[in-house]
Amino acid sequence: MRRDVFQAIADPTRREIIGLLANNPMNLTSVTENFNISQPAISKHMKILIECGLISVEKQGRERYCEVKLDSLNEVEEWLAPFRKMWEQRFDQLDQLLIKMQSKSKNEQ
Amino acid sequence: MRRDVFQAIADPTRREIIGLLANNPMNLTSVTENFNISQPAISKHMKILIECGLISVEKQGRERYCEVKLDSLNEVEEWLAPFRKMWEQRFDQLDQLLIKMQSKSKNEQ
DNA sequence: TAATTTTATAACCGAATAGTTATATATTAA
DNA sequence: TTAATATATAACTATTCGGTTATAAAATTA
Repeated sequence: MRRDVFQAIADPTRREIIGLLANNPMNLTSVTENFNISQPAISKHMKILIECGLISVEKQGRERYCEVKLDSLNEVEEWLAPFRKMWEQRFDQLDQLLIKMQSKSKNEQ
Repeated sequence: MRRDVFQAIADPTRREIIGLLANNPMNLTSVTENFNISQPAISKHMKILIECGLISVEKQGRERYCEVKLDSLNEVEEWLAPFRKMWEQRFDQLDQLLIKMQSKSKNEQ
C-alpha cells in the first residue's frame, strides 16, 4: 500500500479535513459533523492522514483531538518549488520581452 | 471518474513524467524509454495528465511531442499557499519568543 | 450499575487504478 | 508497395479506494 502525502491530499474530503483542522483543532465527532459521510469513513480518512504525518491525534478521555501538522506539507512544497521557479522565470522572460518591444516601439516613434 | 490535478500528481510515475518533460519536451516513445513499464501504460498516464491540463501534446507526423504546462500546477500552489502562510507565521512567533527569552536572560545577568 | 457517547474495527461492495498483452491505425522509410 | 515505427485502444486482471452497516471497546454520565 503506497501511503504518502501526495496520495493523501488526492482525495477532496481529506483536503477539506486538513483545511477544517488548520483553522481549529477538534475531535473526530466534530469533524464528522462537517461532512455527509459516516463516522467510520472519517476514521479511515484520519488513519491515512495520520499515517503520513499530516495530522496528529491526542487522546483526551474518550475523545481524540486532531491537529494538522503543517510542516508535513513540505514534501509537496518541495516537489512544487522547482516548477514554480521555472514558471516565474518564464514570466520574467515575458516581461523582458515586453520591455524590449516597448522600447523598440518608442524608438520607432 | 474524478480527474483533477491533485489526483494526477498522486501517482509517482506521473510526477516523474512531469519532471522529465519539464527539463526537455519529448515524444511518447522517449518518455517510455525512461520507465520500466509498457508503452500503453505510459499512454494511459499521458491521457490523465493531458485531461487535467498538466501536459500538452503536439502532433508532428507520427510522433506526438509532449510538453509540460507549468501554470496548471497553480491549483496545487493555491491550495498550499494559506497553509504555507500559517506555517511561516508559526516560525515568526517562535522567533519572537526566542528573542523575548534572550532579552529576558540578558536582563537577569 | 446502566445508559450514553466517542472512537475503532470488521466485513462487505462497487468503482477506480495501474498495470498487462494483443491488436489496430497512422505515418515514414526502404 | 512493403516493412518499420509511433501511438492508441480494447480487453483483461489484481489491487486499492471510498464508502457502507454492524458491532466492539473504552470512557463518561446519570
